[in-house]
Amino acid sequence: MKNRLKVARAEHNLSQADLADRIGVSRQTVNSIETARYVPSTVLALKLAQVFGKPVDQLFMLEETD
Amino acid sequence: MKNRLKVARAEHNLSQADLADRIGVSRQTVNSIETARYVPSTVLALKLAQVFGKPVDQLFMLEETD
DNA sequence: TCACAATGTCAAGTTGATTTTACATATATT
DNA sequence: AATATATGTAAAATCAACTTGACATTGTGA
Repeated sequence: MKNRLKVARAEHNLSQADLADRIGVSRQTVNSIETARYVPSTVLALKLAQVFGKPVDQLFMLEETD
Repeated sequence: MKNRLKVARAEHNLSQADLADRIGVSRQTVNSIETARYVPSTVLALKLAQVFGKPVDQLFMLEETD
């Protein structure tokens, strides 16, 4: 699964730590999701979508390997 | 988190087992997600959205408790 | 009534998401 | 040079997702 978190974060001028605070997880979790080490839960995906004002599908996209 | 899987499944006339096959998980997993015992991964949410031709946000919705 | 499909749920086990703590590095600011 | 901010990553622990297998219930058709 790909994601556009880094770009969305840049658009909103948020650090990984800022974003982590906003969605109630650790900074490392945000970093791990962003670098695609972890697949987040749907609750986290929805919270991220809420923060960025974009639908989940515009933040996370399936790949062939999924 | 709430979900509209049961309705979407009815609209597409799919059993829980059918749906499970389509997204590559066990029948019990579909049942557990539908009855909100488990929060699915974002990959599963995207696959469900794909099967039903609806965005993730129309299948899963945050609640105050999330 | 007898099968059968669909659903709900439980228990035990494995894997993976998330946390905390910690360290390293790069960049910018003073 | 020193301090601070942002990022990347690693190890160990915890908890939740997901699996398999199994059993019970409900509704439906033969």
